[in-house]
Amino acid sequence: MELDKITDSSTASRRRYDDACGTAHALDLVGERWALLVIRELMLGPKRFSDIRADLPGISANVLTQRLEGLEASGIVVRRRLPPPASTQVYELTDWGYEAEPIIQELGRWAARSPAHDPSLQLSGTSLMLSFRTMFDAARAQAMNGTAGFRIGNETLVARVADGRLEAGRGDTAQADVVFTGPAPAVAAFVYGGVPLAALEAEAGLAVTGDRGFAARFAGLFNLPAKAVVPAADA
Amino acid sequence: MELDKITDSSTASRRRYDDACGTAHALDLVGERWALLVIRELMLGPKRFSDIRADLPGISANVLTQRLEGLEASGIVVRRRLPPPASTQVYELTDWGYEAEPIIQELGRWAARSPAHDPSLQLSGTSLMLSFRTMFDAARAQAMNGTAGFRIGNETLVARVADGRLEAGRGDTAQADVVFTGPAPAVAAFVYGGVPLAALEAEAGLAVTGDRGFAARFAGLFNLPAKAVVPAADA
DNA sequence: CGGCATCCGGGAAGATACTG
DNA sequence: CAGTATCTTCCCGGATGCCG
Repeated sequence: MELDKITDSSTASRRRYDDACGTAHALDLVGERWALLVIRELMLGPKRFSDIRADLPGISANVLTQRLEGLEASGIVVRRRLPPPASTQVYELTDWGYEAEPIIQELGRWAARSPAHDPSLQLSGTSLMLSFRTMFDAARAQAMNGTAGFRIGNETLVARVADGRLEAGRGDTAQADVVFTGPAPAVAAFVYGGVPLAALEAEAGLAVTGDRGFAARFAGLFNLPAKAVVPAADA
Repeated sequence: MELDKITDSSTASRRRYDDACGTAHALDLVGERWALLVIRELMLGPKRFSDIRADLPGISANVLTQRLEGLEASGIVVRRRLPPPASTQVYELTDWGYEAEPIIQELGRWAARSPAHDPSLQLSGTSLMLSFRTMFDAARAQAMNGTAGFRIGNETLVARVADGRLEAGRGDTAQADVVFTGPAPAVAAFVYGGVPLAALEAEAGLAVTGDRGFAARFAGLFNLPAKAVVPAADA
């Protein structure tokens, strides 16, 4: 039928918040399901379609396509073709897209206090690095220098501490003082959960090489906020 | 049929991100449509069902019911019955719920740079106060004291500047140095858009009483971030 | 195989009407 | 005023298939 024309020409897209508030507009841009997690996965640099998908367990290909199209149309993501040798396509955040990191950090910081948070689920290498950036306590890192390396799935990542600051992102683990190889949740259990390395090596498939003393001091730089106390739900 | 049992007992709720990342868990909590805007409307204090609904243009009653139920189950919102005289029911954020304000602020700060942002749409009084909190520039307020009052719809709000700090929330406009009466977007056009008061009084239904010099200095305390420069979408 | 387009089933959101 | 009931519409998720 030609009824579709009617909805087209009517006041506006019905699935949008017609609200001048910046928060509402942000939700117009990144409020759809998966959108912010796609941005999260691009936060450390460009990625291919399949790599994004591999790190977002549960997203289907068509939804990822739709999200990337939408984010590109909004000016948050650009699609680039790599130079001839590796002629594949990658997606990358625009400068403005990278500026969304504080949103991701505040969401994570707040949700870490949720009584329902389960830290044992799947975790991507990117998420781990971003959690380090979020939970880093600069005051504890004053007199500390060194680099931790991570081999998680196919990617290699580094977190470098120097001058009381932290740089966490992709990088070569060759120069690292300590290198963790294994699943990201195991690393998180060590850093945030205080689980001993020995236990994780025995049961969680984690391998650690290098300076284990530095590993312990590195873990001491981060801590999760306390759980929120919440009134009992009396249904 | 009894097929529903199968989906019930399967791995988990299908509509959730099974991801240990705090950001993903936050989206499990407040990622559904309207959820964050409901929280925003409660950010200045308890509200009744109908008042929330009135300030969220477009939300339907059943969706608001579902969101409030979900937020209550998550420990973000509590339902309270007011003391006998006014025996109505209100919804209020828990302490942890109030801690979500930085999320709302970062979303707003980021989206204000969006090329597609349209500040002429509907705006609630609550949104206006929260935008003041977000965009306040403490450095410019050093030697300034005073209170601006706002009468927007049914509610009265105040923004008080003192000691280089801003307090914006509900309050009595009786002591204010200047009082704005009219639609919130008109106030926003004055504060953020630099539109002259005379024009807004003539055309936007705004009424201003009191110290107009203070009004001008008050407006100077806030400014929107510059628009992001974004690559042209070459479809 | 990577990057989509297409079709389908289930479920969430939107609009309206109705009830205590 | 504070929701509930119902119906429609649209989005999400999964499977399949095309195309370079």
